[in-house]
Amino acid sequence: MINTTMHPPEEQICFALYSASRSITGRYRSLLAPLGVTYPQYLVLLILWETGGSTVRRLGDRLELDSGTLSPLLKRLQSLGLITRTRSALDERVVEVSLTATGSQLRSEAPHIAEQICASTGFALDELAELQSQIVTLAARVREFA
Amino acid sequence: MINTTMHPPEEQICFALYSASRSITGRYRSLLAPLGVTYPQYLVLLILWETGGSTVRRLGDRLELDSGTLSPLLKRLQSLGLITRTRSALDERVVEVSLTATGSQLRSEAPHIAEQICASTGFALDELAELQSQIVTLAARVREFA
DNA sequence: CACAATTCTATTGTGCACAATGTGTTAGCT
DNA sequence: AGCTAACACATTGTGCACAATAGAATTGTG
Repeated sequence: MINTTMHPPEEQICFALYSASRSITGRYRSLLAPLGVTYPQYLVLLILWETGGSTVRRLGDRLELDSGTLSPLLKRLQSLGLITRTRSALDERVVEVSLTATGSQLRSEAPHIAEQICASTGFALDELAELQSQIVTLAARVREFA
Repeated sequence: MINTTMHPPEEQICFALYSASRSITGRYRSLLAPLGVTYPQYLVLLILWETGGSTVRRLGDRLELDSGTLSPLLKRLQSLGLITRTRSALDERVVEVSLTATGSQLRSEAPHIAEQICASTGFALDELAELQSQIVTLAARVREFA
């Protein structure tokens, strides 16, 4: 008898991660709708709020996204009036990304979004930290085979 | 002083899930490339290999995907010659999805893919099971606010 | 200094995801 | 039967993701 033990998707941790990620993105969709931005756009804004400015390269390093994803995303943030994109004078290859006044102000309208989601999980903060640590470790090991 | 405690993406469990999901999908991309299917397509095949056949509705229920995602995906599986799609005779609304001979045979060429990924995480099987359980619980609670 | 290799971004093409809408079908109610 | 609501699926439009490619700028090397 051939081994045909193939677990259904619902029993696999890969599907759990895939599904959980989409569930969380959906929750962000609701919470971010008043601000008019998507979750990936919000991630970019988080970095800009922290650093004041960045480059496409550094954004891609931190979010693990390539220019094929970031270029159009940043154009949309620009057309929303939230950021500016300018070629660096020192190195004409790099594009500097900065917040506009509107983009900076948006920070105060977007507080506690992550906190709301964490609260709705019903997990304690230390449980979430432990869970996150394991997920990060898992992802790092999976990525080693790239 | 205004509270401006806004954690960077890398410290948030939401980003960890988002990032881990993409890392795993990337690993599947490599492993599934020889079969010519994507990870979401592979999830559909897993269900069909288990059940022998299904409908768009039931596939969507199990994978939490809507017809806007599944319809074109199933068309691609059909054009690959892996499935057939036929209107049910009893209820003309539903579309029955079945494996072709080629689609069935693909099962034997796709073994141990999940096992390979689980192995590369370095976690023991019981650790993965515990982690999966927590992720599923977390996602379910987040989804309650939809 | 030439010039090859590398770096950084943008573009193209494919395939998800999902909201919103449309179409045909069935079921429920009177 | 007639009519309304609910259902199943498809389509349209927007926005990620990512591979592959291209193009311009910089760096490293002889």
